[in-house]
Amino acid sequence: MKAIYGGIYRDLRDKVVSGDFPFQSLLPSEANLVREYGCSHNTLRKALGLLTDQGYVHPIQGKGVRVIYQPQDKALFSLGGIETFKETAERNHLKATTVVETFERIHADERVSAKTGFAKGTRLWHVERVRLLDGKALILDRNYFSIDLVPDLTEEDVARSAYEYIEGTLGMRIATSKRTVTVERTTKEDERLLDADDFDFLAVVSGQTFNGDGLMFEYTQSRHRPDYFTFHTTAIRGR
Amino acid sequence: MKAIYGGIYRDLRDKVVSGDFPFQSLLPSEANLVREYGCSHNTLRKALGLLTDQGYVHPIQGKGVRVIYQPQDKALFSLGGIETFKETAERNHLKATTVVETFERIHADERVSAKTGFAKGTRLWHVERVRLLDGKALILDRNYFSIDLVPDLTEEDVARSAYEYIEGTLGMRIATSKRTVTVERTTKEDERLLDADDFDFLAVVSGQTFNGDGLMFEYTQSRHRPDYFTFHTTAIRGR
DNA sequence: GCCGATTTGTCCGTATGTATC
DNA sequence: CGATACATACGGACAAATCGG
Repeated sequence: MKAIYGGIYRDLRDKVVSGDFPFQSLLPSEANLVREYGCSHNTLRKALGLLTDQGYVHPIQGKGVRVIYQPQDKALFSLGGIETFKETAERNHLKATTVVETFERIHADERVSAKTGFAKGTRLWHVERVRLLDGKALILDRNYFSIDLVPDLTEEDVARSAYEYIEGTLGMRIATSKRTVTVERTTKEDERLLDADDFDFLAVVSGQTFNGDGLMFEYTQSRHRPDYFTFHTTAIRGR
Repeated sequence: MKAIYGGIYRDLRDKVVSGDFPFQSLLPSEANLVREYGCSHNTLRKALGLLTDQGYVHPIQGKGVRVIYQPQDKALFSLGGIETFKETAERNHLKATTVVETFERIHADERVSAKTGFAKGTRLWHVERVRLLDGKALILDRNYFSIDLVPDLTEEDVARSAYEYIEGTLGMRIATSKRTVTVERTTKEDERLLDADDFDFLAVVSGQTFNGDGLMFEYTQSRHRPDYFTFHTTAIRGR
């Protein structure tokens, strides 16, 4: 991103994270920041809007912009944004392996359509993968990819990283995603595929992913052993 | 909110939700919408930005703004935004009751400080409440409120709705919140206070809430029986 | 493959409203 | 009440991506 507001956003964010602007303190005023960065009012406000959305600061009319970021916000195993399995593993210095259990073409029937949101009859790749961290089978990933949008997916691609293929080779940008977190009882198949130990419940993250054209290209369900699971998010009331 | 962009946002949102603008279709162009609403380019863009952030639409440069909302997105028991227990119960037509188990003043010691993010020594209200839906004890809420920011909290207030007191009587606006979702084993106390049945795991939502001045005034931990729990969120990559 | 029309994205300058102190 | 700070809105300009001829 070479946009001006993006640069200002990153600069301010770094100063917040580094403690340059401490927790609960006020940022310099918009007017001062405009002078400092030599940009327009609107551009600076766009950067501040990003900082607000990401949970770093909170603006108070007539008063200032308060820092609400704390160092402990750095999560060990965050899933709030859109992060791939590989990215997560690398960030936590864990050795990640993937085993492909299922890789097949299907057509969305009534049941699949209702679950995934794909129209009935859509041609889909159905993929099931077990994710191992340091040798332990902790996550079961079920995916449905639109064949129209992700035509030449191979078993090798999904074994490495489906997103790497989609974003890299295919050049498709991944954009918005919607996710739902629930807690579900371990099924027979979970027990068969995962090192469930005595965990009889799993954290389940499911949802849809949209590409740069706003078209839904993936439904995903990710079943996690509870002891390795955390989900982060920040919300803003109103807006 | 009497702002122009807010009205446009709500109007467009309603048309999306009602299916007036169907899933995966393109919105009228910005130029057309500007004409229709008789507002400026920037104002309309602000409304579109809100729709994007809330997961209703996705803009594609040079092409249009695509609708990515589906009716099934209406969640039964959503917790993605900042919603109070009462609001949630009412939306689902459930009879909600609250039992106050603990209501006391404490000072944040090392342990509490590390857990909540309040500075050590901060004076806090410590509140524990059991939430019943249709007579079943399903949720255990633990809260720490800053006494400095919420001075005259009473046991009656928390029995009804702490937020109603804070927002209503105190006139304090609730703004940003950060939440973390984990899955934890049921403790002895959980079993004592909740109708846990044979659920030996709970969905746990914890986090901090900031008021309109950007000051942290609450740490909350909410322990839910899995069968009554869903957490929603939408994320945008980059930005 | 290029060009022009369309559409969204970024940026600027300015003016006015509203809340805080 | 005035000064300060954020919030909203307008209008204009150009950049970048998409699409069709």
